Amino acid sequence: MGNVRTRVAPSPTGDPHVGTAYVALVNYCFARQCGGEFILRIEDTDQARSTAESERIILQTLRWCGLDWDEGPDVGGPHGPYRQSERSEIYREYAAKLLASGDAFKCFCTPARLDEMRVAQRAAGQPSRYDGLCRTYSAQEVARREAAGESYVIRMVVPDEGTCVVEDLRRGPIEFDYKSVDMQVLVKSDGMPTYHLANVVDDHLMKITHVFRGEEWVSSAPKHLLLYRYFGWEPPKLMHLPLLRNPDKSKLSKRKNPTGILFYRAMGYLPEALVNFLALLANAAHEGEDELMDLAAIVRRFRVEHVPIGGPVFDVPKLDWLNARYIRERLDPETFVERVREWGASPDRLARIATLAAPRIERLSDLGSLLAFLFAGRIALRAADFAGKKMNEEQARQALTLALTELDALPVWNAFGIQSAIERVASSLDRKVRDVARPLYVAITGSPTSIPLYDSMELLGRDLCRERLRNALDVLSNQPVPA
RNA sequence: GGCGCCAUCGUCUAUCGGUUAGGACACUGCCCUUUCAAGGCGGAAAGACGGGUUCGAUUCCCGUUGGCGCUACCA
Repeated sequence: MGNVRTRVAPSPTGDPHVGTAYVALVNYCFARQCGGEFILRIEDTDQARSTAESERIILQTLRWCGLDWDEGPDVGGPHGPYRQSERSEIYREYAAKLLASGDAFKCFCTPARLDEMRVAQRAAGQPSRYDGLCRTYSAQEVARREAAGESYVIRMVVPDEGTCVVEDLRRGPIEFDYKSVDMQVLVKSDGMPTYHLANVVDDHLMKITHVFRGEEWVSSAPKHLLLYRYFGWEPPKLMHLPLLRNPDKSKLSKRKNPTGILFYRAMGYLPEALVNFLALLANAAHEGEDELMDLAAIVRRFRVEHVPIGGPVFDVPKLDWLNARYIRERLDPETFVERVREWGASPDRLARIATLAAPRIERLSDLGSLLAFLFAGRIALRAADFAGKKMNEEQARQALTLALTELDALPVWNAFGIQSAIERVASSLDRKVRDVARPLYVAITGSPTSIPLYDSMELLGRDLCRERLRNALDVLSNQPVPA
């Protein structure tokens, strides 16, 4: 085997997910154990959803986890650029090759036609798959449509017959009938490649030897293998990792649970504990082995063949236990203080809090009760506190629901944006801001009176605010319904 | 609907045909202790169902059921 190279390729379309850290960890462990390289690549081909802010946070949180990469958009490397949006020329070139070899074709079909086709296929009990209409066009016909300015995408050719065998390092061979594999779009009408083209081209050019990725990619593996074949390249070894689950076994999702790495950081989990916990979900401890282990140990004992294939529940109580062990067994008082400072008492944060709190206290001893909410995770709430002179509990519930949506849509989390979001909530409810503020104060700070709301929310961070808002809605909707 | 993946205590898992089915979290009893934690010692708790194969199946095969993923010009 040559030099082992693995990668993690997050899409900067939102807050970094613990699943991303899980996948990154596995790739990291394998590369480090083999003395190979671990690469970070940003998959930002979705121009509408990708943001620089998201990319920045992803890099920051993966570093916080202690997972450092040898090549990436920030550190460079011999196979860059490591941001797909900067590699358009490369993809264009390879798409042209496929077009020339007849392994891809231009497709002019409208979304309406495609939709109709899929509806019919489903009704007929057939797999959803492009019917190949545009493949039948002559070169002249294609040229005519192009000249007429019709927009098109480039699709890959998929055989109509035969089967594809995907060799998964852990699951063994997985068979797919080509009839059930769609002729995927490779290049969108905006000229950007889709994941399928970009990931194959990049993995090859970046000399990736092993790909550990989420299970959601299993069914598109045949397309990727086909592309490697069309290009005449040797595909990397593949292994699909299980998807982390909610307690109810559904895929871990933001709607049901906090999934952001930032949330766990804001809650005061230590990165070592989080990573250790994720490592246990990849390689469980043997009997008699201590489950508390540092990254070096995690790397040393990592075994591909021990990674489970069933989706494990992200069991927060166990994370709590591990985190508690790190706090009491691994932090001396000095380090403990340092961690507390990093978590919520940085000089900057304290200075900002001082500005907000000083005008509102009479004695320094008022600080404890005034600011406790800034140093807490979830807070205890009572439904009755949400109602004010202008709004009852039901109206408060509506306001909070709306606020949750508006706040989630904010691209950047700061007091200014939060203010505008809440003003939108007020106006869409035809209320004054001060009326909708009350339930928000209660949900966020635990009290109808506190230090300024928008700053408080910025200080608390998006994840904790979302959690408190959700918690508030829970409290409000679990009210006993009068008979 | 189609295609694919998966299936052991509540949760994470061990077992690679023969075990009293083991460990960890959570739960719980007792001990320790100025409280609470922590810690120590115990306890309860599992092979989805139905067929095969086999002297013998949690383990191998098939089916059912269930969960999950994909089914986009998102990744």
